[in-house]
Amino acid sequence: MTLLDDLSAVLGGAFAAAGLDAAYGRAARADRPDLAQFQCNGALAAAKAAKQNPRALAQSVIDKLDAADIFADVAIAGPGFINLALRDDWLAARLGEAGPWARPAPEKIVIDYGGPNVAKPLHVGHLRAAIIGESLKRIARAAGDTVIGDAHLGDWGLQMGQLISELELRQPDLPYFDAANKGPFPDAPPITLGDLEAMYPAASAACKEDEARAELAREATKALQDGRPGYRALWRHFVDLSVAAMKVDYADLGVDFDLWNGEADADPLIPEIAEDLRARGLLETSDGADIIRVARDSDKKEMPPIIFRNSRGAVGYHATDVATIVDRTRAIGPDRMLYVVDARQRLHFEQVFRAVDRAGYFDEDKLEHLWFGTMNGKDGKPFKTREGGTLKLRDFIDMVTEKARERLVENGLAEGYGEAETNDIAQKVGIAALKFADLSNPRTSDYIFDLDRFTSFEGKTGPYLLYARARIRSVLAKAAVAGAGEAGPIVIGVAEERDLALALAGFADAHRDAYEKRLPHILCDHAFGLAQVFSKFYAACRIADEADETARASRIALAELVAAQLDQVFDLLGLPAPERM
RNA sequence: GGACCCGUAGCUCAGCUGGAUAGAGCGCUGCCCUCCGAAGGCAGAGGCCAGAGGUUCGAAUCCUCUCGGGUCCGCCA
Repeated sequence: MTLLDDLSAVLGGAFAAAGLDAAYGRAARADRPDLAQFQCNGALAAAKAAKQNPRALAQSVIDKLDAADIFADVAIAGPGFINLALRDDWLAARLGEAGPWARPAPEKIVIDYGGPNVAKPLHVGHLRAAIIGESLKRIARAAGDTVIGDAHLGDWGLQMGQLISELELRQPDLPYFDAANKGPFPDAPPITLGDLEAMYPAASAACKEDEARAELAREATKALQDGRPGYRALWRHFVDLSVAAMKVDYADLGVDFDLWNGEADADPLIPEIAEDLRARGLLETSDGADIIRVARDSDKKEMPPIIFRNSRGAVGYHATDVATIVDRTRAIGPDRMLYVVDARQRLHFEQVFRAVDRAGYFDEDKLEHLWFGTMNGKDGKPFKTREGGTLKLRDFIDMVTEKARERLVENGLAEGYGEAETNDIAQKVGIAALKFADLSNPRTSDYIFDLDRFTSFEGKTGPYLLYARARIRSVLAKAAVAGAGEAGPIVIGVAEERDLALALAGFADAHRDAYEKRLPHILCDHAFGLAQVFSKFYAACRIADEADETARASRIALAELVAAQLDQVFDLLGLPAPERM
């Protein structure tokens, strides 16, 4: 139970005792911190429904409220708000159990948040899915869910045919291109990762310009999917080369997948799914392609059918996404599947979800497309580097790390740490800066990628949080060395201590809110608010060298709780944290 | 053309299941290290919440329309 849950339950009891729906007792943080800590607006809503005077109704609820041990102050204000303030002792006693929210009925969930394409290096456009998905995975796990993260590579579409045909044009004598050759083929790849990454844009451009070239790619795609041994062997090399490089970048970002499956892994299921759909009349042939109709009478918009197999028999990502859902259902048996993919895929996922629901493979209510806005530059157009290209994730990580190192040197800290630790700190600060900058914006709406913002270390940033944590650790370490005593019972004396306690007590609510709305930025706000309140507390109160023993023990306890909670939130957000910086 | 997303401080954005004086960071002005870490703290200026109607005791929040920006709309993914 979160703090707001508990307060709502108490207030709900009073509403019920007054003959009203307990749901009106919902408590919330006060909009006016100068007037109250918490508020309940239920009397206004209840009065409207019952056509009664809201203030009188609020009074009748308060009369039933039996919670003198919880509230120090209960008052009616304005048109009928119930304003509340907690007793300091009740609040202090509660802090010991300020852990994350526990979901009453945990589920098994698959979250799909990678989607990188084979042969294309990760770039900043992959940041959002990776960072948001990783955080949502951790948030759900902390709530009690069993969560399986899948990278879900783009490894089965036309781009594979483009690559294979490109290499065939460049090096036709390789054994992979002899249609009669059934293998075995060499274990070592015929090209390097660099070759592969250079081939992709060349092949893509060539197919765009030249219809005959595009036809080669389509033929190669079909042959690959039909199982031509040389193509399959080559495809395996391409995937292995790419995945090895991706794993390094994802690891540096602190992003970790349980599964490295791809579209191709679901491919073997496609014939039987097609047969099943065909037998039940769900798969139709139209203009030579096999389609599944997903339109509904209630639709206000055009809902085009899924192209399950195109007119030349190759499958695209609609079919592999349907097959992947079937595959996961069999292999994992999840209650729910989440997709962290950008907003441009909204129609696609709606089609796929409808199709699997129609086929009875999976309930569409348990499939969620957690979309995020397209990433633009400061000019509002799709982000490009100054040279007009995409910014590779690798280069971006290096850039942010370098900024962090500069800042360490500026502050005169670098020489105190030694080279290895300086490098480690710079990397962690840089990663935390870029991840927090991304996560602290909500998922939805278009997204402006601003390098200055990502490399800023002041204000509402990752480094601000890391700094707060490092400072607390430092103070606690000094207190320990000085024999300043141990943590003791929390005694709230001044406003800064009370504000800090209230912030700490809000963790489970923030976690729950972030979980239910699938919005990590709510936890970012919580962490920032906590760090901010701690900084005010730190500026106002002595801790390790406080003369009064009771206050000192209490403040050490508060500081320890803040440090521990920051660690918990960092874990939920996937932020790295150096011990000192 | 249709559907969807969006328009809040100079900038980037919170707040949107209706409630009290619309918040944060950056930027700007001015303060605070003989005192546990100044990547910090304090104070200040800065808003017809795109516009117009409507519902309501009450609208940034709900409904309608207009204007402006973005995305998507059967064989690429």
